[in-house]
Amino acid sequence: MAPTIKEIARKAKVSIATVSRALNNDGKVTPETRNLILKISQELSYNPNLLARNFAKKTSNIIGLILPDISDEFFSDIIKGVDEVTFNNNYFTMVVSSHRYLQLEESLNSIFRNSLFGGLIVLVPGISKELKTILKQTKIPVVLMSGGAHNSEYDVVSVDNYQGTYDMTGYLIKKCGYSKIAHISGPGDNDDAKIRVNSFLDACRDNGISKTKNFIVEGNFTRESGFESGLKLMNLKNRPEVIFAANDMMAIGCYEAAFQKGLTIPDDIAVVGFDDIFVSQYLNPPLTTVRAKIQDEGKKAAELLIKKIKFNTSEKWTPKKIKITTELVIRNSTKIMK
Amino acid sequence: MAPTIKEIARKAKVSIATVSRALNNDGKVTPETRNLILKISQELSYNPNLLARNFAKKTSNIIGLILPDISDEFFSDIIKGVDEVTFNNNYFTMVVSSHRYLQLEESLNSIFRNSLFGGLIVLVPGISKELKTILKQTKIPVVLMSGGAHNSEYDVVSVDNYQGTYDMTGYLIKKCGYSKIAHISGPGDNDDAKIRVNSFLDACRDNGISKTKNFIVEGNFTRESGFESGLKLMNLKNRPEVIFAANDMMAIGCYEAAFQKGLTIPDDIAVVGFDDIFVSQYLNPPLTTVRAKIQDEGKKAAELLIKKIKFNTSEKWTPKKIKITTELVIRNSTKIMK
DNA sequence: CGGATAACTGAAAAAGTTATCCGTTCTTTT
DNA sequence: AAAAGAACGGATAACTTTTTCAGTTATCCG
Repeated sequence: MAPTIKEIARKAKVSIATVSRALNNDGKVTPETRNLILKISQELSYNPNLLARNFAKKTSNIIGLILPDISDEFFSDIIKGVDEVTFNNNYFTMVVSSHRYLQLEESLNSIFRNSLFGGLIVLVPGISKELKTILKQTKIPVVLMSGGAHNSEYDVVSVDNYQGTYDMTGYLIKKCGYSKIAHISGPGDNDDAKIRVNSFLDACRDNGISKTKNFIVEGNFTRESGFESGLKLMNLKNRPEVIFAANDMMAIGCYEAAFQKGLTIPDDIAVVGFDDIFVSQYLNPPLTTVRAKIQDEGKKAAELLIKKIKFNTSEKWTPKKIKITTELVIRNSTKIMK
Repeated sequence: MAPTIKEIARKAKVSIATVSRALNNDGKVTPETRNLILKISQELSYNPNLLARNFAKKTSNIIGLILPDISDEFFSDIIKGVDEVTFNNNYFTMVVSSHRYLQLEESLNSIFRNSLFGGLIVLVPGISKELKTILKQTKIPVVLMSGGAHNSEYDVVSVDNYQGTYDMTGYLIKKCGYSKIAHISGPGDNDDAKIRVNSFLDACRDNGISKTKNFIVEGNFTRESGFESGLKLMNLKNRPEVIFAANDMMAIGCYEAAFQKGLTIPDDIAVVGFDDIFVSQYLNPPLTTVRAKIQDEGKKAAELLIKKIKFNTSEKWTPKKIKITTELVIRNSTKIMK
């Protein structure tokens, strides 16, 4: 049977309280007893029963990371970033995929109540009313990942959607010389998507491209929707010169649409994306895109959460906002026209 | 404060024991009391305290999945498969990446001892002596993912490395007509890699290709090693016609090597891989490879583990071996020569 | 050196749930 | 109708650790 602090206490001839204190660098324990206890626990190769510890502390060293889908490469990068930080701080990361639930909010409710987690990082498309209610009720520290909510009472980490989109759009118009420019957006209820659309429109306007309205098609971040939206745009009699897909996955869909239409990229039509996922560099041609340091996003979120967890509860915590900067990655799916 | 069974007991005027039983469909409780209890717990929107439950049960509903790296796409597919099954059985999946530890065995030791997990799925390169010791000591149900150990006392799930490699090699020789055929293997201490080498050699022999010895180069499953090994092979005066990389990542490395050498695939040199990861279909040219249904592997492992956890401990459990079948995916990185 | 204070340690409670043991009530059988 | 057995439910221990409270010992200062 696995050794417990009781056993160590017996061998060291001290109380279990002292053992607990020694093991946690907690209260005041004389170095001698501390060392003795440490030595004995080494000999017994003692490992604390985490279930008991968490139960006694009424919290846990498990950080929940709530994502819509686990296997998307975009999300794996988040996971990796989060995990790196939590691991170094003696926390475990548990990824919970919420996509099988009908409602994110529904799943969050049970997650928040089962008291398994010491803290949560939740990727949300937007801040719904229900979400607000849930967040108000809970006492578990939470960090959100969301494009929106940047002037809210929540702790939020996100990619700098506005800047990234603005830069890319400017590049396409000013550097490349495109003027017929289309955007395939993410779903309308997604804050990141909305910001990208706004930024796209702002950048068009600021660069003297006006009638772009009919050049915005709504997708849903999937390859399939990128394919369909791409096809729709390519079938226009007044075809755009370049398609700016709101993420790389939809850009891949556009590649397939172009292939089906017999159009070559970038000569007949240029395509750019957002994210810079692994596959993008290997596409034919390699995809010009906005690199979001997704892993950094995960790291920052985890760091913020841990800081929040450890925060002295007597004072008032002021919500933090963190934006992850982006950079343009110019490859061969665009060309200089002039 | 979150409601507890105590509160429900008070409201229902029964003991907490009855509440526990009713909530767990456990002992005998009359439908009326059961329904009453269920109704009240609904009203209070009660959620059991998982920490307390797990602690009391001296086990947990958390399944640990130990992987060398989280973000590799290959592993994400495993995660997805595992998670799907565990989720449907009311378990949580916690992915623990062991790669930052110096020794897998070392990390396993603490994982096995901290009693956080109700069961474990461990991806191991091979069955080391230390691993055997650890597995002997523990009482936590374990399922291994490993190419080897198929005639052992362990529960093992793996891809059918032998069949997949044999089929592909046969295809290259018989269907395509290649006779100068090279293999970039995985690391020498990896059981999957070893089996693939053996199968490759067997298939060469069975198909009348003899002196292939100098056409085997050892890699380590990374893109970089694929690049270097590929370059090495391409620099031979008697260059192979086709390179069979032991996984897709190394095949990508070969693509890069070919590009650097100015060789076109498949005309100057053909390349094939193993795994069929997401990016493979988008490579230029699309990669011919062996598809391993990685997600299935995860599913099967999880199903087996849950079966083992629920197994009536009075009888003796007989270890199960599961092999995931593979299929050839023919794309354009190979050609028919005849 | 006495008293105040700090440093350390022990005893016991507490956490929420399950498991065990036992008693009561209901049903069936003779 | 009485005995046997099944069905149900209550009381309480148990799980391991942390935490609180109180007590004891050591240290410092006047």
